[in-house]
Amino acid sequence: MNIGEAARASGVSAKMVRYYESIGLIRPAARTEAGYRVYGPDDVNTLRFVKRARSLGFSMEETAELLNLWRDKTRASADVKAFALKHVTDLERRIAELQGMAATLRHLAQCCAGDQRPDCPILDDLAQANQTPSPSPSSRA
Amino acid sequence: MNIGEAARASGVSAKMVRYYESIGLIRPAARTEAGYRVYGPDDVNTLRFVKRARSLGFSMEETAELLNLWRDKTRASADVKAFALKHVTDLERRIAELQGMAATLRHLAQCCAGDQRPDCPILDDLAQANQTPSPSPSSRA
DNA sequence: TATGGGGCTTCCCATGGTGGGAAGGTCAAG
DNA sequence: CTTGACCTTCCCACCATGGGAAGCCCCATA
Repeated sequence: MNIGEAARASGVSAKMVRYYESIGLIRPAARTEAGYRVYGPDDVNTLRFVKRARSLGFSMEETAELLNLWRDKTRASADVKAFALKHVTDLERRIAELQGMAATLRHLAQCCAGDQRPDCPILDDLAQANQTPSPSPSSRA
Repeated sequence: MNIGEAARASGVSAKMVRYYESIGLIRPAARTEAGYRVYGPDDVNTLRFVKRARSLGFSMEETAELLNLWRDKTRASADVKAFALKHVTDLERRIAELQGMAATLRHLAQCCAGDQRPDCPILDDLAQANQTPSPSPSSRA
């Protein structure tokens, strides 16, 4: 199987397949005499694994760790579970962060008349620190 | 005010202040004869504005847009509000994405015994496609 | 057998933001 | 005048991903 076919079969772009190989995430593919990379069904599976892990928000580094766990047939499922739950915690932190932003913005938007007048509490908040009423054009400096 | 002071006063690193200038997000600072950048209180305000916008998840491009709105004393608050709410929608999309990941992982983790045995539905899911039991070392190819 | 088109190879560049650091000029205090 | 802190520019790195160029390879069809 050529890299293109493997890419189509796995949903990972050929570009990324090469990249994953270059950073050592996946093992170097075998080559034809002409230098073409050759893939087998197991390689495609690995790529799919990577793709799925990425789509669940794992970083490259974490994905590598998951690959190690996957390949280590003697791992304890507890290790995998802990790893997954650590990531969930991570995701929750990021979610909370975004939710904080959204809440703030929603609040500000609610305070904004949203009409033709220029006065806007949203901008006022962004400028928070004593944004002078309209004095000088010195911010043009 | 030197760049270092402006950085401390605004909470934006000197490095980023120069970067913001270089990409045209903020206007080039005045210079001393020796070439040192000079900032005034209004510039610090602008930097704070940028910092706040960034902390609310606006991209550089969006932040530039907000700066334009801010500087345009004739803008309609409706425009600002719409802009903010568009961003909220964006944040909500990202939140939903992360929540989907977290939900999937929580579900998988729940299905995982989490003991000393190697069997793990989490890895099984990542490998989903007929991950062969233990047949060939061909993925080593 | 020649040719064309599509696939492969490597290599470089860009993104978005941020930080690190080197090499050299400047300024203020002692 | 020296020293140390600060400034300047410039390059490099990260994390993933995509774009594209230059050149080689393979296959099918004429």
